[in-house]
Amino acid sequence: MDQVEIFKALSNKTRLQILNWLKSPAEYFPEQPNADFENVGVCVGQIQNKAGLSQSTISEYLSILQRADLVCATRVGQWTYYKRNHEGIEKLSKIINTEL
Amino acid sequence: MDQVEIFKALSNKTRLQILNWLKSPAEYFPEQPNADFENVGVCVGQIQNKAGLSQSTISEYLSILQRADLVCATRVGQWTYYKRNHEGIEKLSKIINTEL
DNA sequence: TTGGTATATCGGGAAAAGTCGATATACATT
DNA sequence: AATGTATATCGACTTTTCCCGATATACCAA
Repeated sequence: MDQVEIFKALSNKTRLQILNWLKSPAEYFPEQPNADFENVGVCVGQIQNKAGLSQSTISEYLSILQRADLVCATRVGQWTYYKRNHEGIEKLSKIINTEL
Repeated sequence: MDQVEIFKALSNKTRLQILNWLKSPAEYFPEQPNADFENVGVCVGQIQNKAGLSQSTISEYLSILQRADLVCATRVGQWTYYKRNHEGIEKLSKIINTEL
């Protein structure tokens, strides 16, 4: 993953918020039936409700974050759950400390 | 400084390169008369030569980096020297590790 | 003061990102 | 099979970013 693409992914207020919300799903989202926040993450619809942007926009934002390895997705039935990608975030931290 | 603006400043290959070149000026730039790399940094013209983009573009890029507190400028005579802003970069590192 | 050099700012055209509504796809239920 | 729900993708429009050349500003030297 190109460093530029990672920083572009982070260059948007809503995407930064999403990343932050996903740090403490239970704090920011109402409970989800049949899906554990810690396990799979939060589904697109919940994130969309919270962000207040259109469904298509949020879906695209999540895939931008995913391409940057900042979140990862799990499909379960008709839902896609997103959670933080700790490896990718850790890698970014290393980039900042060594390559920047 | 808004986090988004910091990440925007980093969302460009040339700007990332500049930041990297400024880590080891002696390695990337020819010697400068009357100005110590460590002290004041590297002047705009040298950065422009190395980057191969227009003077106006580089001048703007440097001010974008400056607004994000990633570099700082010192004017000496007709030259403006830019160097890394260690405080700002350190602050970014903290943001990544705590707020992201 | 005139001219020369270094940098900054301005105005603009092309490319990319932000964002939407509409549509497609995938899955579940009846 | 038909309908309903969740998400992804598409097409379009607006705003922002990229990058340039031209011009302005600041400083220096003769």
